[in-house]
Amino acid sequence: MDPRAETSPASDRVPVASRAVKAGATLFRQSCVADAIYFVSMGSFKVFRTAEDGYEQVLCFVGAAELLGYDALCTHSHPTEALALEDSRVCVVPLHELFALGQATPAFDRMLHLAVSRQLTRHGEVTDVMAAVAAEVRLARFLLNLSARMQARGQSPRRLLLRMCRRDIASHLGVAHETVSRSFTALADLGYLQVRNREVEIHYLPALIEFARSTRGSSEDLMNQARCRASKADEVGTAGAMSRESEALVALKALSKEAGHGSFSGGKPAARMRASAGA
Amino acid sequence: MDPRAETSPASDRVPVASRAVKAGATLFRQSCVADAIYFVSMGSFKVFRTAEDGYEQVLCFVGAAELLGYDALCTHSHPTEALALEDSRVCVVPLHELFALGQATPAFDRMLHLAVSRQLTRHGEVTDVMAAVAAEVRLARFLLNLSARMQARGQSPRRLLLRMCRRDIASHLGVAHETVSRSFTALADLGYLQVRNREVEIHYLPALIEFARSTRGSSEDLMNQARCRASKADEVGTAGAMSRESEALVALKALSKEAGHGSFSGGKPAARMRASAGA
DNA sequence: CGGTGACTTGACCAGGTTCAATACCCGTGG
DNA sequence: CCACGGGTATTGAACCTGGTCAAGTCACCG
Repeated sequence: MDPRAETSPASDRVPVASRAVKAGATLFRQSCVADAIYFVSMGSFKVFRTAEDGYEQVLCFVGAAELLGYDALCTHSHPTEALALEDSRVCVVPLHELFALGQATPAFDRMLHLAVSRQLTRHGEVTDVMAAVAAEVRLARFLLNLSARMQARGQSPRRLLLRMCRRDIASHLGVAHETVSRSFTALADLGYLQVRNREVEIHYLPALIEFARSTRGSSEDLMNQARCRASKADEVGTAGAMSRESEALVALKALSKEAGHGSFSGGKPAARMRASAGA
Repeated sequence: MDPRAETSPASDRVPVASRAVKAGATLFRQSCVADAIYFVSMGSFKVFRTAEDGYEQVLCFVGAAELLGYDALCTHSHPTEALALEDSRVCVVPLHELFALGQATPAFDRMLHLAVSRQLTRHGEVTDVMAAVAAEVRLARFLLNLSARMQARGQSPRRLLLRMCRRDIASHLGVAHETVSRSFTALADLGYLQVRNREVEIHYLPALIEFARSTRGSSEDLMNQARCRASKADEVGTAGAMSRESEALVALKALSKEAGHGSFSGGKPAARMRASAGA
């Protein structure tokens, strides 16, 4: 199921090259001929597109165990650009070997399909994030996405180290970067998390999840409800940080279970939109 | 390259069932176990997700020659729901046969990968659409997407019959459905197109493309520039509708060429975002 | 004919973009 | 060591687009 678990065996069996990419380096450029697809084995990338006027739209961030450059398969030219946000490492699968590899190694083919499927699922989540109404909700969903991916990777879902700058986040969320700053402080003021530059510590995860669930509603109502939850959390919190933490873990586990598997695909609040009136 | 061109041969060679889906019928439901993936051979679907509060987020619209339900592969449960917007027909590939089929029929495997890749590319375009600043630009990009897909399918890129209601478009674009209405009339007032209920006729395609290119800029400036282009178009237009039309075709052809292939992936304005300042 | 749903249009308010100024972090070089 | 500069982040203020609410039209249908 988990591609990461399989990449190593696969790369043992077949001659795939591993390649290091330094922070800030470009893995492949927009509209260049594609000669390979990549599995991220370490680090993280931002995938974006640059318009003629120079503005760049960040499509997604990809981390370890994820696929990169697959969308170039159909055109043999990369519709996007991938840039390493930190020192990273990727497995390179040359295109001219791809199909042969799939035929020769069924396990590889299967793994590839699963990885792509997961990537497709992730894109649905990205849409969810961008579909949220309020800017704070978008940011909250984005952070929860990261958090869940961290957890799926066996790391702490509460301490996040953002590899990307505010501007990139802003582009990804579809808001101005000033708004990202404001939303960060808003979420911090609510007591959900603490921000120190690119370090984010989520304090009370269930409340953040509940907050991210919000669909529309003037952010005034939103913030009021949020404040209520926050004060409730405080009561518990003063009682003991320990109980608060365990509560978060329980909620998170429930969420994961709800999602159907260990990862987080679809487990996230499941998007919302302003346009479509319910029922 | 074109999956559609291959589905017939593939479905000849392998025992895939064809299934009719009536307008309004659901192909598969959210969070139900997935037992197959589908190729749309006729008609169109909307793919969406329903939140607990009943609001539905439209992720994308898929038409003939496209893939459906592939994202369920990794979880074996559909993260989304697909509903036929018109009487449609799909090829059904049962999951338990999928990998065997790919191994037995390399052409099928190859076709599948290409189709998925194209789907992934399309998701990038969707992001582009939602990333646009002004509502009218979003709508313009959406229409251009449709137009290009129509053309790739050999139909007229200037006459569109929208299969979905305003509300669905709104959800997909991330705006209120009232705004969709307003944007339609705005684009019509600019002389770019004509709207009669769900019939849309694009009058001057190059101008619409230029309009969709717009990144930020208060919609006031936008509309002014647009008006200039519109009046210029009128001059040409009064000179002769014929020359105007040919101009549109030339521009479109140039666009397709720029995109690298007959379809439209990445050929579209290539998104834009408010957040990231250029350079 | 009343009812329902899709679509359009108008008016108002608020959230977010924009512009501008400041603070911060960090590597470079005086 | 501190000054300097560039990139990054935060904060403030003002304008404006688009969301929301509300009314009204049109088409279809029981």
